[in-house]
Amino acid sequence: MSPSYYSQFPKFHVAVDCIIFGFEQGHLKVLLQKRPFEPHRGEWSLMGGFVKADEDIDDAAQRVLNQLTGLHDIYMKQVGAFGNVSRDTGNRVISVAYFALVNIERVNAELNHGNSAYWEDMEKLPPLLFDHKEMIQSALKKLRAMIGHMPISFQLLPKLFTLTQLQMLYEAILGQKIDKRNFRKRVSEMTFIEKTNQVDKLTSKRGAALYRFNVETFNQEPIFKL
Amino acid sequence: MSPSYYSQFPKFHVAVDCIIFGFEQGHLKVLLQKRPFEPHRGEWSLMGGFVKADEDIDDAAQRVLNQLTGLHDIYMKQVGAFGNVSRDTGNRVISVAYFALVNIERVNAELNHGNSAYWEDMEKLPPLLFDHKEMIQSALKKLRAMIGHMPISFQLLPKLFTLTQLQMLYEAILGQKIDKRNFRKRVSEMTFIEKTNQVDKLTSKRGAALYRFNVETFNQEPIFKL
DNA sequence: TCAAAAGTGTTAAGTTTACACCCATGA
DNA sequence: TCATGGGTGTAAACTTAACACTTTTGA
Repeated sequence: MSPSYYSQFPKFHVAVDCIIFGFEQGHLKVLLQKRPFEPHRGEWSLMGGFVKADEDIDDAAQRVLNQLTGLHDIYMKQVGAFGNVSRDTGNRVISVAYFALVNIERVNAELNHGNSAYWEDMEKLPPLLFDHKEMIQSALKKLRAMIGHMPISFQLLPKLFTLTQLQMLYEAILGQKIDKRNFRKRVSEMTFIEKTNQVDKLTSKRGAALYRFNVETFNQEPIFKL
Repeated sequence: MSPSYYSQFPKFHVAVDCIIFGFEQGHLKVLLQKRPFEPHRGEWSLMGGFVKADEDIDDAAQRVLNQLTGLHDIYMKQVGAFGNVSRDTGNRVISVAYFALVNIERVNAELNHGNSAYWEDMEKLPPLLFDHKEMIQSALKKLRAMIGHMPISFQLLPKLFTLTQLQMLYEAILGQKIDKRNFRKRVSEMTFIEKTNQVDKLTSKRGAALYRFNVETFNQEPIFKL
């Protein structure tokens, strides 16, 4: 081993930035933070953190997510590395963006507020620090490309959900209306989206059947098309 | 500006690794290098390089590509950041992988050999350093997802090409056979894939019509479906 | 004259889209 | 009783997939 060849090269701060998506009342949300340190203290930004010396970058993303939400073992997908020289005006930082999909009800609201973090509507994002808006757009693009093939969107919903909720979620992510009958037809072809005998009466007088995503059934026939 | 908050955090070597795809005689190839420095000198690896202090990571990828091929201004797509603690056994290095598609005829073979780099068949890759095989697999996956929607595959071919060559290219990238008539029907719907009046007689006695990708026509109607 | 690659259309199957009314219930 | 959201099926348009023979020409 000769690390001396490496040592002639410069080193960089490496950070992770987390795009944490949630879904509430028909709207796709992102968890944004009022930056708690200089430079740019108080401006809206993604929640980020520097990678530690003995930490995988994927683990750093999990750690940051956990700090902000209290959640563990959440599926996170890397969006990519952002490494322009002047992207961070404080100092050079190369940042790797990750996104996660979480159920807002399960996140620890006190942790959020302790970090000055709030759920903001994707349709009216405030101005954001550095290239954070670009990171969010890339994450959304990746998410859109994925939701049709992988059952990840369920992470955004409660365990039990109505088909109207599920449809609104897809509409919010894709940014377009979906035909109700076509959507429900496709859902009914997926046996791992199970109807329960419970009913939600919060949004209608008649009540809507509650459904559940069954992981075991999905593992037996992991074919997902929405 | 207060960079002092940042300075408490560790710094890392950041590298770029380039997956350079080529296409020759019906086979998808990658440019691999016998590593010219320790540790692991002489083992097969991707061509990489450390990011410089005042260099965007995208530019670092272009620089490395240029060093190895002599080519400029080649479209490169980021594959992602690879940042496990122990991925590089020499020292911790966080690496960002990029892929490029090049026409083998246009790369400078002397530069290749000066860098101990050779075109290796994607179907029989040698054992590779670190996580480089994983990088190649991710790059191929991304490439497969892209070639149906973007006319990037033409980068791999000479300016003039036959439809058989184009089809073999798609088959090599996708790893599956394509029906000739269906393929040619789809090609004929894309007016920016133009038939020239030139003929290639290298692979058949009858001769095959040579085609060209017309950028201007594509820009007018940038709808690509293969 | 024949081997080898180029070139050429049609049909069936499957997928996607468009579309409108009745149901159950609480206020 | 009526306003509100829940629930349901069919037909046309479009896309994809399967399939086999003729042409040209140099050796």
